[in-house]
Amino acid sequence: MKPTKVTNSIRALRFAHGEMKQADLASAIGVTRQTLIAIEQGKYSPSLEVAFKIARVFAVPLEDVFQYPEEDL
Amino acid sequence: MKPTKVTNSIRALRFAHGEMKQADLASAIGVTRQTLIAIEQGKYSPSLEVAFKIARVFAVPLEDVFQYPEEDL
DNA sequence: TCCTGATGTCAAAGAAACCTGACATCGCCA
DNA sequence: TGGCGATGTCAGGTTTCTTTGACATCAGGA
Repeated sequence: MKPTKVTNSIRALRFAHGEMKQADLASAIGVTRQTLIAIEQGKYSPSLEVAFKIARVFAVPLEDVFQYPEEDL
Repeated sequence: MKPTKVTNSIRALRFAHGEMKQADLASAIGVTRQTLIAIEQGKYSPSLEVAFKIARVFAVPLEDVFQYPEEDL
């Protein structure tokens, strides 16, 4: 798979949200634990729907969860 | 394919950006014309990377381009 | 009229995201 | 020591997104 350029702050947000476990977040947004791990580690960038759901769980704007680098394109 | 819950304002943004053509926007963000048409029409929601690229072309926050409904999840 | 540009549609194939299920490591604590 | 919870990994499949290529419609201008 293609190494994604998108970075994220999921891990920090999880801890800031009461030591929320990966499994809890995963089921909260409706994906599997493995999928969440992959996203959190930047293995690939999620779909827009999943991205929105994560932001909503933490009640922050999407750009607070995912960052896209300035350059390229 | 699954009807996406995500809506977008791409068409309006295109016109607000000097009557920008679909083909021009497509090549600007690095996808094909057909892909842009499908996204613009809400046939499916794009990847997070593509979403970010579109927002960057129009120089607006991602949430100004794509909207996710309140309810569900 | 005929041509061209902009938009849209369809099918088939490939790539990326997501799933299931199994297993492995690490830290903690009874 | 032995078990358990949290995290991470891998293989293999399914679904969704994206591409390629061909074609269809419509409006406007030469």
